[in-house]
Amino acid sequence: MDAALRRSRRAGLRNTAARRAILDELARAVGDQGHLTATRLHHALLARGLTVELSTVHRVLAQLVELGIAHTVPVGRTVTFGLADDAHHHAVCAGCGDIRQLPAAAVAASVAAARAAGIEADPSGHPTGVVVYGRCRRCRTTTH
Amino acid sequence: MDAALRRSRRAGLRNTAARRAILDELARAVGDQGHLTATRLHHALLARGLTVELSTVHRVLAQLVELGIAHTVPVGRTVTFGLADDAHHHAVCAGCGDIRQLPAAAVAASVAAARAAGIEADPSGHPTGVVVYGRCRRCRTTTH
DNA sequence: ATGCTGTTGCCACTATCTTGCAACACTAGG
DNA sequence: CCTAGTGTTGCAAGATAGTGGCAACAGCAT
Repeated sequence: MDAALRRSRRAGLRNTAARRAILDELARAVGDQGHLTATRLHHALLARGLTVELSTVHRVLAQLVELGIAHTVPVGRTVTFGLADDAHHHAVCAGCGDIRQLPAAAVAASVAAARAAGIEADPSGHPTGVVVYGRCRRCRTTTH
Repeated sequence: MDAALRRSRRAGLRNTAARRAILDELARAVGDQGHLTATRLHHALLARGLTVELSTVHRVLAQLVELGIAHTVPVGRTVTFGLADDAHHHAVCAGCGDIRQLPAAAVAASVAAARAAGIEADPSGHPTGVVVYGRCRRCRTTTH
């Protein structure tokens, strides 16, 4: 997380309280599910007594994604954010939104196929990656 | 498309003008890009002189997805819909939203990895599938 | 200490999707 | 062909998420 701050500094971003708070929150989320929506992250900050505007959260997250420090995973009709610590990809339960990680090696063939189709999924840092949408066991058994 | 109608009928859905119009519009889109947002589909209907409420479009699309007749691909912060005619998957340009198709075989390893992680990506019909997010050539060259 | 410039808060606003409800229209059955 | 039953729709209000302008503020290099 500190590395992320240095990296953003190098890119010309300033070390502000808001940015620190957001990076810290993303780092905490790793323990949980690994990903947060902007709104949820905002709530988490407020719950910790940190006053940051929601619009600021959006702006900072956009910057972090742009730099490749954070990455996004679309879930339903929102977007979740996570630290782009590794070259991992994601499997998402379309029912509950749960996100699991997939090793890069496992998705190599998909990335290659996308490249063949003209979509480059690895220009380091941009909002890219492989997402497998499916259902976790619980969501497969309960409710239809 | 007619098959889709029969299939929806079998599921207990009625053959209404709105449903026909929406299925037809989805079928037309295949020629273009293959996918539409709910709003765009709505506009297209209006342009053709068909009066269908936007809320109806959403409701019908949700039913079609539920039945596996249509499938969804999250793009940015919206969702696009397409006919689930084949077992194909998708590559999306995060820049312009362009969608290309990927053969099922190419993503098999990703699906297997997701399954190993507890996410089943193939319970026939549900909003599932593999999406590779990346950048098309044009979006890679113009503006960073 | 100071100035330049990135950053934030505030707030109004847009876009997208959802929901309740009453009227309507498919379908099957008679 | 008519009718009852239930799925569907239009309408309108509202919820949710994200955006953009602008003035005040705050890093950071000098």
